[in-house]
Amino acid sequence: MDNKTTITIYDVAREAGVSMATVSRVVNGNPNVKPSTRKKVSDVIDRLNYRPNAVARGLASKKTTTVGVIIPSVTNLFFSSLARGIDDIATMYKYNIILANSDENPEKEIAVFQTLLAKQVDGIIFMGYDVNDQIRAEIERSYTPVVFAGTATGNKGDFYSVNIDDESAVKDVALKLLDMGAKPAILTGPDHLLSNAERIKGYKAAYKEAGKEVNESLIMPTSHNYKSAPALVDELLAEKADSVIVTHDDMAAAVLNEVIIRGLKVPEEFQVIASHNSVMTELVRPQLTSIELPLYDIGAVAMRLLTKIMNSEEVDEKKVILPHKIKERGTTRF
Amino acid sequence: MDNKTTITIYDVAREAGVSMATVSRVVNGNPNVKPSTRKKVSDVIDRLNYRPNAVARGLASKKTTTVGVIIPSVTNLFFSSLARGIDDIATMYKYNIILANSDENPEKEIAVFQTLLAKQVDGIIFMGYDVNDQIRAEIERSYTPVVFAGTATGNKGDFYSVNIDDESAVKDVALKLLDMGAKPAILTGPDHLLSNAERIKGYKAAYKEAGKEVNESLIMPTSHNYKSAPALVDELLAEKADSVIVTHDDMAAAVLNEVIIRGLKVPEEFQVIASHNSVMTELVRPQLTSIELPLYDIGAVAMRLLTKIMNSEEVDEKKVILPHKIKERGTTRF
DNA sequence: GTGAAAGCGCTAACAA
DNA sequence: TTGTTAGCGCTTTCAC
Repeated sequence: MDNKTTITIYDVAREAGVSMATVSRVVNGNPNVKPSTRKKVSDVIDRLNYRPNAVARGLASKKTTTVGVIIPSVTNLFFSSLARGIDDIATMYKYNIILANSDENPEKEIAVFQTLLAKQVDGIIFMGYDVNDQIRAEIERSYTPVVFAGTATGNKGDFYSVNIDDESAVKDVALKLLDMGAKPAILTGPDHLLSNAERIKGYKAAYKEAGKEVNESLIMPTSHNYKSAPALVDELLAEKADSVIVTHDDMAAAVLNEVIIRGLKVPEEFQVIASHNSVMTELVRPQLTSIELPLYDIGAVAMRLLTKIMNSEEVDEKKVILPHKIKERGTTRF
Repeated sequence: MDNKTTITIYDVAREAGVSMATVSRVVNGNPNVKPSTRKKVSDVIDRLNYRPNAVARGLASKKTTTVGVIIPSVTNLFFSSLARGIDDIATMYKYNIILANSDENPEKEIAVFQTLLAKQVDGIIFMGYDVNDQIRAEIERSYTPVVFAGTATGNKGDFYSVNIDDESAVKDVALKLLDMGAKPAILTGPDHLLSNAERIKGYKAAYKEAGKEVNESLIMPTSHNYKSAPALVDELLAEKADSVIVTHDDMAAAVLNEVIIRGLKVPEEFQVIASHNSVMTELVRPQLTSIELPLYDIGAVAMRLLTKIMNSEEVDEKKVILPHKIKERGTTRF
């Protein structure tokens, strides 16, 4: 029974001697079907190798059981880890994922957002480094639920979001360094992006709590291209920093290598802290001490939250903050 | 004009005083529309903020402009790099991507394949380490075009595929090692998977070409968990290997570290070659010599190929092989 | 427990 | 150049 012509619910109905409505019921597990007819229909479905057309179903029911996922880039391990959590939970709840790369480009972000809406996704998970006014406006005018995952939303609007507290994560490690008398610098991405701004806030808060003056030139917002590590380390050393918190693991590894090349002993003379506890931190020598984030969980919880919203279930809190830890390894003297 | 009620092509038609057909024409860029009416309709579209429903369009036209992508795991940098190439080209041709993780699990592979068909994707790109008989059967009975990307297909069926020649890539580096009198081992993933089997074939071919006997215990198919590196290096050394080709970069880095811990000088006393030239190879010390693969391109070319098939365009070759290179760094004496 | 029938929002002949 | 009219394959009342 393997015809080129697509076989429809109507074919099954005819073959089974019932109406399409009945076929629809058994396909959708509706209990109001006599066991015997259910069996009869099921048999025909198997025999004809019938597969419901999800597009037609989507048009009729106004639900596509697919959610859109906007990601800066799939090749970014931070976000792809979230994506993994998202997809696992999505699969669990029978949703599929339309994945769209945004390249951290505001225009692309809103373009893919619109495409996703056109495809009638039931919900959207947004990942990025920031939420600009344009995208915020798009989200607010649409009626499709959106949850932010691993994305700093600041106080820009009343969004659903799942994230860790970047500010206090940085504050925690900075304080550890400060408490042992060190003079930590911070290396982040561009500070016009919310997520980096929050980390810098945490950095400053730590200095304040330690009762020390912040040296602004120890705050180094930059691109995350690790090729620039040599120059950055020069700056770091010129400013007499003896430790650094790096918000990107590849960069942290590159910085570590540069520091060692310059003859400094790590962690005795210089300490380095990475931020995502990626494999890189374990494979580099000495192994990098790092902030440890529940990346997979952020994605998983975000997707779970989205399913609740899509089903109009009760949601306790719109913003959920997951806990972070510190993984101590060989680049600090904790 | 921001109503909760979805606005349809019919609303636009009414407001603009034309038929739905005309609206459809301007939306789809059909040239057979008088410029003045086109403008009139466009204005209404803007005013009403009308967005065509892709699901309805898909049902009516039998084209969804979305392609399915089956990937072992998004967090695997090898495959996510391909995915990036796929998505970029897909976007260029106005396709969206439904991304599905398969976990290298045969059951999941066929399950997601079926789901993708149910969603009426216009084509599918399959990535994996192997193509088993089940999935092959599924593909052959379906009429949806499938292209394999970065996946060894062997001689199992007449599929479309884009890949590099794993066999000769390994052969090339093995030969380089052999030619300088070294005794290389090979560390791959499980050899029941085609991709690993091909690499082992290349390894053996190199020995043969060098006129040397292969020592089977130098062929080490194993899991790719780098935690097992210590034990593996013990074996390597027990077998008197003085160099190793590792088909997974994290593992290569772990092996490198282990070798160094044991007091061996790299590359003087022991050489290591990685396989994907990932960032890891550059951030580890000494930097890893590696096979260099055009990952992004594999994905991009595969997607381009798929667009051709979907448009019934002429395709010159069903299997395209992209060239690989060798990136020499500090872990070899080339 | 089951069927009839009206859409869902759009495309694609076919007419005009 | 524009409009009319069938569907696309399914869900979903509403009857029976």
